[in-house]
Parts: sequence; structure tokens; C-alpha cells
Amino acid sequence: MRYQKPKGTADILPGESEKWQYVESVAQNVFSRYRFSEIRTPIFESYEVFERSSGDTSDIVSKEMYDFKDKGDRHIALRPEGTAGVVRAYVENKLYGPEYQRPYKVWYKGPMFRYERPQSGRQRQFHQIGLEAFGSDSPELDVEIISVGLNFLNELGVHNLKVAINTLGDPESRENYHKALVDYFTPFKDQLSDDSKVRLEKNPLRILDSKDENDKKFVADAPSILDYLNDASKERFEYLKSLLDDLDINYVVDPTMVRGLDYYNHTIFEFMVTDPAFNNKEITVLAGGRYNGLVEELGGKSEPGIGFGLGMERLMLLLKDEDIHVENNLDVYLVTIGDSAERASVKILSNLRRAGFSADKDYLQRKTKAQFKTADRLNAKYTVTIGDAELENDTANVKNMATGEQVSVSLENLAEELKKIEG
RNA sequence: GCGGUAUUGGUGAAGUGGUUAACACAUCGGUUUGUGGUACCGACACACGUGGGUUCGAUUCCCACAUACCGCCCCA
Repeated sequence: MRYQKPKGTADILPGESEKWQYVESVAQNVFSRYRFSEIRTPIFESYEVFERSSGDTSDIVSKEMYDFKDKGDRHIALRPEGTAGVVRAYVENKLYGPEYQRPYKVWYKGPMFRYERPQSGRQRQFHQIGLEAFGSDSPELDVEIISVGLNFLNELGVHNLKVAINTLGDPESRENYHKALVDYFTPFKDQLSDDSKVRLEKNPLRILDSKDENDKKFVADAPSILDYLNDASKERFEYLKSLLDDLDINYVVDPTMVRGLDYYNHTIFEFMVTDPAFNNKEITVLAGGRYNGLVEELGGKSEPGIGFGLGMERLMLLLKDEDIHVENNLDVYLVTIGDSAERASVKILSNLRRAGFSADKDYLQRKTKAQFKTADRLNAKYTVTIGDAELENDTANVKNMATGEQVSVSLENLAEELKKIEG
């Protein structure tokens, strides 16, 4: 093998691509019911867009970004996630203007890039489906976002989802909590893992997310964000929970849940699932939250926003074949016998297709028997056999492959005849 | 970036330091003239990821690299 695809990339081949199309069509469907429109933004952006939005302490910026200088010496990065580009587009196109209905609701799908070690459901070029809503700080909208995600996954047949929610509070609450964490962890600093020592300096919230067993002991007794919310933030969170109750959405509050990206505040959430595809370990398939400071951070007015992203590769692993509705229907397989029929087949096929049938034929000059074999294997509904005799009499033999019944019809009106047979 | 395991045909795979690299599936062809299944017969590895090394000789041993999978980090 001479060439191979770059590490961490995948070819999505026919057979698999139909599944992707199916998932994307369900997304399109569900999201438009919630009145989200598709937005398509560039796959690469100015490096600063991501640096600015994700925060330069985040791993995404510090070590996972695919960035390069283009021929014009611009610092470019392949998008590592979807939100930053959408926010940039929102600001650049002045979509916060009074002529636009708010909240401004969009969804996107497409490839993202992160320079990391490939693993099951994780690749360097991976794909996300996500959505964002701008211009409303309403908790009702938070719940709508959670519910559209849930709806989407349920429609695909993914059940047993665990919905975990948390709040990071408003900036004031977050600031207070930040201090409390530093005060709490600093005395144990020497006993923390090396990673967490760094986190203590840069982003103490991330310590809560540590997988280190020793760290976990300290995390267990760490102060909870829920105790540091100011009244407004607390009230908001309580209201949010009651809205989820109204919708009969089962959720758990996970006060240790944090976010890898810096721009979140208030509501954050993750949908987790435990599945054999991941060795029965709990993995996150969808995650999102509110980011009220981000639009301003990228040069817009102070505008609230909320959204989520979900990983396609992980989702595809969760979907069972029977969940995926893929039809591969071949209406007609044309069997030709002899050179005249071979020649006539070009026009016959063309007419059938124009009449709306999916139709195909053999292009390898194979024997009749082999052609029927192929028709069988392709699961053709009908075969149409043409030979010298048929061409002379202007007839065609139409065989119903399921019943084996064969009838002779007018070749001239083949498409019409087939429609009649179809009923 | 760190650690572990793996890498043989279209697919699943067996196997050995040395004449023809099992077996199965798939595919193609045939079993007398233009019809799908089954059965039977036949065909099907420029050679065992790439590059070095050890050896009289390596697909089998050693090293490096690449890729895949798993774990850490991080994340969807």
C-alpha cells in the first residue's frame, strides 16, 4: 500500500455514507421543527477567532489546534469546534440587528479538526452536529435547547440517556467560587497531581474534572458551586430545574461537571450514555451550555448565547443497524442479450431513469445468467430482458424478481407499462 | 506528548528461519444454445505494513518508522 490516509482521518464509504445521510436528515427534520436554520461557515478561520473564544489556557488552543500560515502570511486554524465560527459569523453579519427575529437560531454540521491521539470515536478530523441560539437569556430557551437535543437522539433510537446538568452561575458567582476553590486546594497543592497543580494556577474548576484517583479524594470534599451562587443565579437554576420537571425530563445535577472551554456560564449540560460500543463505559455524546460573554468577546454587543455540539463518530457507534432506515432500492435491472440489445440499452435505461425509476445494467459483457445473478444480488424489483427477438417485435420481458413471474410488454412504452405493473 | 497491543489475499484468518504460504467466505468462469437458488468443477498473494539489521537464508529473530486499536492527557 503506497498511500494511506493521514493519521486520524477516515474514509466514509458507500454503505456507511447512507447512515450519515440518514442521521443528518433526521437532524435537519427535528431542528427545523424547533425553527433552527442551517448555517454553513468556513472550515478554517483566523487563528485568533479560536484563541479568543476558547481561552488560551485551554488544551484545544495550546496543543490541539491545526494551525498554519497561508501564502499571504495569515495565521489560519482549522476549526476545532463549531461555536466560535458561528459566533464570528453572527457578529460579522450583524445578525443581532433589529431586523432579525430573536432568538436567532441556527444549526450546523461538518468536519472539525483536533491534533490528538486517535481512539475509538475520536479522530483528528471528526464531525459534529450542533446548534446555537443568540439573543435571549431566558431559561425557557435553555430548556428548549436541552429538549431539542434529547428529541433528536430519541428519534434516532438512542435511549437510556443520562442528562446531567450543572450551573456555573453568573460571572460574580463564578468568581466567588473560583476563589473558594483556590482557597480549598492550595493547602493540598503538593499532594495534587502534576496536571492539577497547573490547573490550580490557570483554571481551578478543571481540577473537579480530574481522573486522578488521588485528586478525586480531595475533590470529594471540595466546595460545591451550588453553595456559591448568588441569589439570582440560584433562582435561575431552580427555575430551570422546574421547567425540566414540567417536561418530564429526567436529569441529575452534577456539581463537578465543568467545561473545557472558558466561555461558558450559567447552564451547562451533557448527555451521557453507557453502551457496549464503548465497553459499557459512560461516555458523553452531546454537550453544551450557555455562553453569555462570547459574542462580546468576539467583538459584538453583549449578547447571550447558548448551544450544544454532538460528536457524529460517537453517535454512529451508538446507532444499531436496525435504528438506521436506509433503503437501497433498485427498480429495474436491465438484462441485455447480444450487441443490438447492448446498444439499445443505453436509450432504454435513459428513458427509465427519466421516468423516475432507478435502473442499472451490466457493463462487463457478462452472460445472461450472470446478469440475473447480479440483479438478484442488487435486490432489483424487476429485470427487463432485451434480445434480438424483443427488439424485432418491440417487446420487453419484465420479470418480477420476488414472484418470478414474467410478462411481455411493449418496449416502446416500457416506462408506462412498468408503472401499470407497479400499480 | 506518554504507555500497551497489533499489522499475512477483496474479507475472516492458519502458519514456518530454508523446496508449491493452510482453510473458509466473497468474487469471477464453467457444468453444451437467453434467466436468479443449491450442488459440483476451476481460477484467484508483483508475496506476509515500510525501511534497515542479524543470518548461508527471514514472512518468521532484532531495531526504527508508519498506521490501527486500547489506556493517560483532553474532549464530542
